[in-house]
Amino acid sequence: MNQQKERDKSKKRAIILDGATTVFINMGYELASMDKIAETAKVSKRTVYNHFGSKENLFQVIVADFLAKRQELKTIKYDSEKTLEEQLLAFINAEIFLIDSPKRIGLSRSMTITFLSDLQYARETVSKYPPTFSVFLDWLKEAENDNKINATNLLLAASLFYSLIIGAITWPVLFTNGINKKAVKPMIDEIIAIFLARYGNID
Amino acid sequence: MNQQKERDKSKKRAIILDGATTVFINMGYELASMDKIAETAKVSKRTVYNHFGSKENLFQVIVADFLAKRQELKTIKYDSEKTLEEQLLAFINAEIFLIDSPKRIGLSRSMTITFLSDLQYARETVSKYPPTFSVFLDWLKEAENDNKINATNLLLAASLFYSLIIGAITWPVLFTNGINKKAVKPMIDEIIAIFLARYGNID
DNA sequence: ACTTATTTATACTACACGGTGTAGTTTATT
DNA sequence: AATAAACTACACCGTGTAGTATAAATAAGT
Repeated sequence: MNQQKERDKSKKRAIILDGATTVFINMGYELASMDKIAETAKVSKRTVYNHFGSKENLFQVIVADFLAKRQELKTIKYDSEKTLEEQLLAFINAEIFLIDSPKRIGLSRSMTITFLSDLQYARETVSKYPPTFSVFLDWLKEAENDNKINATNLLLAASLFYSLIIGAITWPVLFTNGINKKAVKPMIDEIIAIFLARYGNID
Repeated sequence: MNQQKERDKSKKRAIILDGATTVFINMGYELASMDKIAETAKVSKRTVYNHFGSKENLFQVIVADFLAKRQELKTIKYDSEKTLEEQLLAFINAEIFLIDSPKRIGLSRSMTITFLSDLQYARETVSKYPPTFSVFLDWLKEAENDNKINATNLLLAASLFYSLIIGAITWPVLFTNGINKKAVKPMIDEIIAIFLARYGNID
């Protein structure tokens, strides 16, 4: 066989993904054109299509990468040496990290738009990336075993903790141009205080 | 002058708004076409344009109507005769009402999408319709005067109450096809319990 | 140096859609 | 019945854009 080795396409692929991400962030899915993406990535439009086949697929690859990267961050273990406050803060900070750069906010925003426009796609995609609070739920169980937390329904407690974060931080940030860390600080402290007022074990 | 009286266009206008609302709900702003709207309303496309001028304006009129209707609902007064629980429930129910029909959910969804796509338009529009929790803030003040609530920062308390509602109820509903009242009940009770655990005055 | 996978540049197709112009029809008012 | 406002039907224009075709250029592996 005089078949040549397959050449490495990963570099062009990364360049295209980079440019496409920028365009999707700045214009959203609908208004982003493939011409604009090719131009931004400094690549011919044909190459974009050779790599990704369609606009829809290109976007979905970007979203999948983003969500996959998110998942790597989720390793917070219960530690009886640390206070509940600082551990809860770690969970909140993990969520804040996800919306802490213009790039991540923009991507979250575009993603939210397409999810709202296509609930089926949203469900399929999200189901591949388990909810963040499953890690928190494990943490809660251990904290309860350690007699530091007291809740009749841990799942409910966990989901309300994340409700607080989403409602107070994640959701508002989608509508602004970035997170104001100073302004958010008292909000964070209060979230922790509220949670412990209800679920903290007073011995 | 032999100028005739101006005829009543409100009926056609209502018919168009009705059809347009249906289309916007089902397809979202981008995918909704003016041809489809005209067809759905059983009206000629020209008439749609004669009434509303442009697609953008048509949508904005619908959003403005929706938000205006929302505002009419916001009259809950503090009542020292009632328990805090039932009054807090009233505030939660007021929010639930806003997402309680497929029509209102769909409209909220489309609205959210366009808001996320155009933050400037979002800010301008929302600023015309004051935040729901200003009524709640007033309620809180009176409850505090009545020695039933104890909070160092009422604004923070109010906004976290709404964070709970948004994070636990409003936001999830946007991604589903309706609210499951049975499933939401324990969530509601817990929201009230959390709030009172932190801010309820224990005499 | 030769081969071949990959990329580029550019022109093109197909089509959807927002918006307009117009001639003729319907309908409420006098 | 006369009149004019409101509406319809429909053709039409311009534009934006996803995706394709193709021939020439480039760059990597042997």
